Amino acid sequence: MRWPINYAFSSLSIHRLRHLIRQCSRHHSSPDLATKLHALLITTGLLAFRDTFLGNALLHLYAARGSFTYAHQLFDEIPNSHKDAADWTALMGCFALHGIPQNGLRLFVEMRREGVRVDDVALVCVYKTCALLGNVEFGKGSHGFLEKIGLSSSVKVCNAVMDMYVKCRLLSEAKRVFENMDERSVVSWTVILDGEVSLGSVGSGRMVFDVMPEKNEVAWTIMLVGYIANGFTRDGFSLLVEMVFGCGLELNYVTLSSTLSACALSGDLMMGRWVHVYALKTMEKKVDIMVETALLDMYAKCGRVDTARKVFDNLSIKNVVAWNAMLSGLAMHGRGKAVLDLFLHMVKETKPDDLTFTSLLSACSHSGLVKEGQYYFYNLELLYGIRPKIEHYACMVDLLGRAGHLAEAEVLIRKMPMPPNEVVLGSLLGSCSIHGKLELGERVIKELIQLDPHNTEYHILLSNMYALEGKRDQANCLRHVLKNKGIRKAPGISSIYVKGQVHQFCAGDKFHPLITEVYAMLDEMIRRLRLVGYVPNTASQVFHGCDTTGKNNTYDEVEEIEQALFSHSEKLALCFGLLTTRAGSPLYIFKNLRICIDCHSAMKIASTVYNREIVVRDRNRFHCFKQGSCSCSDYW
DNA sequence: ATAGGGTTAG
Repeated sequence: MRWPINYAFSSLSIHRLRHLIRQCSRHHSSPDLATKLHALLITTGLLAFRDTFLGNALLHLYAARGSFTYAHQLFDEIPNSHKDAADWTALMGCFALHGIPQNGLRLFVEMRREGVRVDDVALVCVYKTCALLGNVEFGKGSHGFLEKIGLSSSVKVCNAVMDMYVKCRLLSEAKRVFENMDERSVVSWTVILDGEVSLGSVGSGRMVFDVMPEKNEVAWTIMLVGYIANGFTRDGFSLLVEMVFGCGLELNYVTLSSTLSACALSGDLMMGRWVHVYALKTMEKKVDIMVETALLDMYAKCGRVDTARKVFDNLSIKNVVAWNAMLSGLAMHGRGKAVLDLFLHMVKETKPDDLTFTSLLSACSHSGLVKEGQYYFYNLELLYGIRPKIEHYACMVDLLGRAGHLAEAEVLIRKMPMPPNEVVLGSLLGSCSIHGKLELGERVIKELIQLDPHNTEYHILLSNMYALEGKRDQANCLRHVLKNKGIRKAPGISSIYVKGQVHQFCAGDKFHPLITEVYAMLDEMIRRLRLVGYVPNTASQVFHGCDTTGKNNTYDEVEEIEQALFSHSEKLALCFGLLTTRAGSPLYIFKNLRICIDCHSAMKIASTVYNREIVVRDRNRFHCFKQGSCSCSDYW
């Protein structure tokens, strides 16, 4: 749109200008243009003519394309008598778009106070805002209000209400609204599909998918992402084939990037690669920046950090999101030095944001770069104008704690301008466990239980600390507390991709079709590992039976603990990989929890004994085992 | 007199 500015300058009629502004709102013109037009209106004095609705038009332009600060300013400049529902809604939507929905809700309250007539579009916007905030209170109390203003049967309003319930994880409430609707659109069905897939199960989602009277690419994407994110590769792939080759649907950038995120989540490299090829074929060198970044992220989270780097190096434009994705990928892989190095390149081209520093600090933490981490943390505000958020404090507590500076970590927590959350305290507890600081650990867990009473991990950490100190009574006691509360440890599950098929194992698995062979391999592996010095780490484990008589684990108990250690899901996945893949090829294993100490040392030795590169992604990061050592340098 | 604001995949 190069012509409008000149056109406007040559013909300053209000009519033309208003038309011009509307054109700008509609077309995806640059935010810059809004600024130029605004300046033009001020310098010509035209903005003073309130009756012409120029201000309103400009408000809509800024709300749609520009910054919310200016939109807000313009909104305030227009007298309330000249504002109608559309103006209020525009600003509310603008707040939602810019991640400050709480302002939107405040605006709605003000709008009601001003006595502006609320219509369906305004309500859709309010429910969207509630969905973003996870605030269901407003919606719950609004049914009477909807009836009163005659909007209780508006399909669009009902869709927004259902979406709010789904986003607030109240599927049954959403379904209740759905049942009561006289008329349902494709969006109504899609919202329920989304709810069923993300809150119910993929299977029940599929039932909705199959009975939908009409489905568009949104529904297909929801179903596809549901399959991939939950590890149902085969079902996901056949759906994709049906979508592309059966229905002839083209995958747009949203479908591509959300599919890639799902691949990253479940570690589905095969599907990720398919999407990469598809994107290259259909987009002819002009792959969308969002898709490219999602590709980068997918490769990094599937353990291919070097491929991720190649994608990154080939990016035509590198925005802050792309830089952050690359930094966090390297950080996850424990490449602390590479992160610091890349950051220095980044600041020459792009202004870093808060996420950049979360990656940077976590990289320092994972690599034990205490000095460097402290330098960036203490200069965040001074050099980069970023006020430290709780995430940054959490990284620093982790960094200091892991390095053994527990007192310093605790001082930092007490000095934080916000109360510590479970991430901060959890990482302090983790450090207590590494460094055997039992007294501090006991204090920290008391605070943690207040914050998150149902978390099992903290109890287990402390219980293992007691066990290490030989305090078996306390350790058992803690486990009994958990048992009595009916809290169970989340089961450890490891998966491994072999020949395009995902294989899942749980601890002590009995269900895998090749489980007999896997256990035979496990016996053989343990024997070979012992020969080169592997000693099962039984000290940190507590016998799970109810015996509280002896001070130390008896011989039989030790044996039982050993067996439990050996059948950890990651060891089973490893043995399956060793059995079914070519000698010397690398193995990629994904675990839903953190890898345990014993498995970590077993993997190191196995990487030498079997001459394999073993990459394990746990809940926090990657461990790349090669020739007897791990990329994390045992610092995790 | 008048357009403008909005719901489902990220």
